[in-house]
Amino acid sequence: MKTTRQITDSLYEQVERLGKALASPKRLELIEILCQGEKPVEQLAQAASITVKLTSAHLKALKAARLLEARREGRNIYYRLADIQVATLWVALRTAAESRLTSLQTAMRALVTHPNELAPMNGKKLLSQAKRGEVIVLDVRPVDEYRTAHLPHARSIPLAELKQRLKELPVNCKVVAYCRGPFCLMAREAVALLNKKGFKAVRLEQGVAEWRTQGLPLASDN
Amino acid sequence: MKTTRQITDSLYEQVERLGKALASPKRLELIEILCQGEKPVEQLAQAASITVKLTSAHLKALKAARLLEARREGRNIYYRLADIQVATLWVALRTAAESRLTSLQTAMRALVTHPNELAPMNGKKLLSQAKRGEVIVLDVRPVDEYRTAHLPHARSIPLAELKQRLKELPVNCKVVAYCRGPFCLMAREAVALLNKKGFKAVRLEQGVAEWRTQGLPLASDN
DNA sequence: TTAATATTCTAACAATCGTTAGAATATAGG
DNA sequence: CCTATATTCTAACGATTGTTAGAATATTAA
Repeated sequence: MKTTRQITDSLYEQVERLGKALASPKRLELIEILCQGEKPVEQLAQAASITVKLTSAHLKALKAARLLEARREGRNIYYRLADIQVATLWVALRTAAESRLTSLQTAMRALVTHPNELAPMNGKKLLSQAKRGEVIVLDVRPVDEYRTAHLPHARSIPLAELKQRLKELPVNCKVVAYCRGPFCLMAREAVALLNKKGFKAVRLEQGVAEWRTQGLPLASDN
Repeated sequence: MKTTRQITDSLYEQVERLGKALASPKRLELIEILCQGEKPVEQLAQAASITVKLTSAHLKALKAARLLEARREGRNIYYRLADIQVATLWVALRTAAESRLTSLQTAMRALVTHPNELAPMNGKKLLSQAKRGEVIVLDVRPVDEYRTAHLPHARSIPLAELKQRLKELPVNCKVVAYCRGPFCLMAREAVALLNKKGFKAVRLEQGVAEWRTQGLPLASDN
C-alpha cells in the first residue's frame, strides 16, 4: 500500500520525464527541426550540427519520453513528432522563454541587424494579401520541408538556391520570406540578400509550427 | 563576430534554462503549490515534504529561471509565480505528460479507487448549477489558498477540518469537492469521507490553475 | 545589545547526463 | 554469400545536479 506522499511523488516524477527531455538545447533543436516534417538520423545530425551518434542518443531519449516516433524505410530510420501536440508544447516553451528571459530577448533583438528588415507581419492579413497576389510569400526552407507543409500560396526557393534563382521573382512585388520559425536564421539571410539585390523583402517571424498553433491553415504537396 | 551556428546554439541554450527548471519533480510540485498563491519557504517545504534547505535551493533555481519572484515580509520570504503564464506553462506540461505517457495514465487511473467517485465535471455547467444552489462546491484546500483565489460560489472547508465540520453541509444536496488540481489528492480523500458519511459527493478534477487557463472566472476574499 | 527565527550560502558527496569512440546490428545491392 | 551504408548499443570520461550538513546572513523581539 502506497502512502499519499508516494503517490504524489510518482505523479510528478512522470512529468519530470517530459521536463528532462526538454532540458537539452540539442534535443530542443531536434524537436524544432522535426516540426518541419519527418527526417532520417543523418539529416537531423547535419541540421543540428552534431555527430550522428550523439543525435541517435538524443533521439532515443526523446522517443523514451514519447515525444517522437520512428519508422524504418530501407536503410534509413525516419523520426517524426509523436503528435502535433508536441509541436504545441515546444512553441509554448519557447514563447514562455521569450517573454520570461531578458537574456533571450536581447539575444533575439541583436539579430535584427539590417534596418530594412521590418517587423514580423500579421498572419491573417498576410494570407489575404498573398491570395490577391499583392505579396509573394517565399518559403526558403529545404524543399522536402516545403512539401510536407507550407503556408498557403507560398512559393519554394531554398536559401541555398536563392542566389541563382533570383530571376524567378518579380522585382516590383513585395516579398515576405519565412523559414522554420523565430530561432531559424534562414529567412533573415534571405531577406538580407534580397534587399541587397534590389527587392523589397521583409521577414515573417512565424514558421509552420507557430502558424499551426494559431489555428491558421496550411497547404502541402503530395 | 558570431557564426550562424553559435547564434542558433545560444538561442536554444536560453530555452534550455527553462526546460531544466522543469526537469525536477520537486520543482514541479513547488510550482503547482505556488499556483495556489504565494507562500513562505517553510510552508512550501512542508507542502512538498522536503527539507527547508533543499526547498531553498530549488526555489533559487526557479527564481534564476525567472519562473518565480520573492518578497520579504518580516522574517519570512514569500515566493510567488513570476507571472500567470508560468501556471499556464505548468498546466501545458502536465497535460502533455498526461496524454503522452501511458505510465502516467495508468498511475492516475489507479487513483480512482472508489466506484462512487464520479468522472470530472464540466466547468461551465458546474458554475450555473452552483449559482442556482443545486450543488455545493467545496474547496478543501488550506484557507489561505481559498482566500487568494477560489471558484465562484465555493465554500471553504479544509480537508483537515472536514470531519469535525460535517454538520455545516446539508445532507441532501450534492457536493462537488475540488483541491489543487489533478495531481492533488485532497479532494479524493474528501469525497471518500463524505460518501462514507452518507453525502452525495463527487470530485472536480480541475483546480484553480486549470480553471484559469480555461478562461473561467475566479473569486477571492480580500 | 543579545537571542531566536527564517532563510541562504558554502562545501562536499553520490548519482545522473552529455559526449565520444569502438563494436554491433540491420538493411540493400551485388 | 559478402560489402557498404545507416543506425544503435556499450563502455567510459568529465561535467552537472540533487541532496545533505554546517556556517553565515538578515530580521524581529526582548
